[in-house]
Amino acid sequence: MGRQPCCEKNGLRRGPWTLDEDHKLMTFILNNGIQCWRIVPKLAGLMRCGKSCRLRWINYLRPDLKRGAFTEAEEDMIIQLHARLGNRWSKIAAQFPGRTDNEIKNHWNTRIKKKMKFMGLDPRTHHPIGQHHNLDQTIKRNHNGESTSSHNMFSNQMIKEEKPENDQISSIEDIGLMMMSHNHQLESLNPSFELEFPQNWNDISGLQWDVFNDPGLGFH
DNA sequence: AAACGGATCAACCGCGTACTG
DNA sequence: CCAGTACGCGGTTGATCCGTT
Repeated sequence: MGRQPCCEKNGLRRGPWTLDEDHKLMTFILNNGIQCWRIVPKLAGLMRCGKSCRLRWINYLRPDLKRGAFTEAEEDMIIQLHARLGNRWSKIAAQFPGRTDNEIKNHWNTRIKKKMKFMGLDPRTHHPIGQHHNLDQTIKRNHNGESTSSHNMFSNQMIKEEKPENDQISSIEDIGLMMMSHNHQLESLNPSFELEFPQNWNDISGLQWDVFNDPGLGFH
């Protein structure tokens, strides 16, 4: 025979933890440490399964947890680690004392992915969105002698390729493409220009594509 | 003030691996 | 070595919050 079953599923509580449950689990672990999660709820007087207790401790109750928003430096590091490791959240979290894999995973899915799309980057590959087919076509079509830098050739061609039928901005990807084009145009006018991102989708949704192709307009 | 929709995040689910007898 | 289970991980869900209409 192998190990004993994890827990009796019948009669166990599920859903959000109460203050009382948190207190019981916290007190028990601080006094006894963690040997076996299966027996923790029994000894701590909790109607939860060991798995649930483990998750609650790791993600919420651990005293060494660092709470609060992620800093710019942390976000940059997450992006770099994700480029190397992929979705191995526990490996990534190991580089951030006080942060949990769940926290980093949530932050990635809700914020960083969007930020990368704003920057015109594919969050899965970390490469520019649509790079391959657009670059190939760009190189062919610019044999007519236009004097543009390679990244302007790239972004301007993307705008032509990706512009929607109704001219209306309708997705994060749309914004990413336009931001790239707009950024490159402003850079060419003013080398010290730094791209800023809009704070809110509502700041920009519903705008027309042509607004972003006017280099005289500052964005945000 | 109410309804709605999007964002956030805690918690659950299911699977692969490690472990035990 | 095998069967059966605990553990850990990544993906997903759903409750709640918050801003907008």
